Amino acid sequence: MSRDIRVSIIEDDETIRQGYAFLIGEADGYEVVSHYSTYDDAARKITGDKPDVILLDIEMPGTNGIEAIPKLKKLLPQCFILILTVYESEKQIFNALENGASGYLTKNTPPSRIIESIKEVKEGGGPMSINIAKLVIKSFQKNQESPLSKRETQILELIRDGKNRSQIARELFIDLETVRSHVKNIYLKLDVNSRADAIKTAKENKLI
Amino acid sequence: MSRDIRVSIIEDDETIRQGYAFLIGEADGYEVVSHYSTYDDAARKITGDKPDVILLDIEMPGTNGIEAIPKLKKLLPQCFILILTVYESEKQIFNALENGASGYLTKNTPPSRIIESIKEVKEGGGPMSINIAKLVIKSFQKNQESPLSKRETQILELIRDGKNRSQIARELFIDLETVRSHVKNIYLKLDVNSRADAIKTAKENKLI
DNA sequence: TACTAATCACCCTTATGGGGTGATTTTTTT
DNA sequence: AAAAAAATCACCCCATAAGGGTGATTAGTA
Repeated sequence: MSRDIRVSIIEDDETIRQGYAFLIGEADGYEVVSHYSTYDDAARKITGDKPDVILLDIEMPGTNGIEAIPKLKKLLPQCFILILTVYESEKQIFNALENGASGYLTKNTPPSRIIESIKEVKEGGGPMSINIAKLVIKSFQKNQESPLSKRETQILELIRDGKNRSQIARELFIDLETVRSHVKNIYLKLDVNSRADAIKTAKENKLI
Repeated sequence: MSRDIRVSIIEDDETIRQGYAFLIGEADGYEVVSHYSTYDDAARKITGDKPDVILLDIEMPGTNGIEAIPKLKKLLPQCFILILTVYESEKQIFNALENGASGYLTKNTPPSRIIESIKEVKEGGGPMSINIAKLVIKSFQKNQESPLSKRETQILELIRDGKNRSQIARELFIDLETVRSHVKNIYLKLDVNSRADAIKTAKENKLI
């Protein structure tokens, strides 16, 4: 059987930190190699700890968790980062994932699930709590009752991709003027008068 | 206590379909109200079944599962759709989620987890198997070793949003010429010479 | 039948996008 | 402290793309 999973914890709340450290340290197959109260604290020493997984809090004094992610990834490229936070802010979640977090759990997650998630993340899974998964799924979903027709949606997506009118015309095998016509209708429907505004409005309403 | 969760199954494999029907029907709190072998089969009658959750297979003769999602959503707007498939194709998953699927499980998911997921989805959760979650998370992650500088990445994101040079300049409080300069460097680094190509290349390499 | 979607046409003007070249200042890394 | 990288600004050029206005045809659908 393989060696223990080395876990490091970065969490500013003393009580919570000690709690996690105890909890995870007790579990079979896990070793808490270090715990820090802030990222700035951890920065200097954590490379020496060689953790496999870092439990990271978002709300912290100094460098916050989100900013800390890419820095930690740079210090420990092989290390997985599991976010543990109280908030379920959509923007924060996506930011964390974009920055390189491998999983995202809320603090109300039962201890057993947290332990399990550490193993999941180590083995290449991507653990998240139900509510987070829900947000993520929602972020994928397009608005079902779009005011835009199929063709218009298609053209707006090409505009979003930075394509210009003639590129779009070529790609869809239609005339340049037809593209213009569609774009005008898109602008009318979305009540905008520029590509940027159309993209912005469309994204806000999940039309694309 | 509340009434049973009404489940409908659309799956072309007779054995699997019967298996699921039995499995879920046996479970406490669940009722299988109908099962169909294809979407085209289901289309005419499923509205009458009033399911809360539809278990949907992707690989099917006739209208495939992905195409079926928006149609089902139109027939039963309040109904949740849970995808059950053998493949874990990234594109397929995102397509399904974009089209309105509420969850995504692979067929090797243990029956108990499937039953649990049906309840999760009914209660507004977004169940997915570990591997799917991993793919989804990966899709969010940016390439850590981007050739682009922070500023360049930032500007390329604004370009992706359809902003033009002066809009970008205004937004970042820098000169128009500075924006041009950055854009030129972006083009150099990505070896492209148009906005569209830059966006395309950047997305392919998860730079934005 | 009337409405929407999708297609194409021609008028107009401005500003944008992209190429070339070079320099200065600030920040970061060594 | 020195070197490298990032960020800033400047001025040359020109083709064309973008957006506004107005209108028409065809096909499909409610």
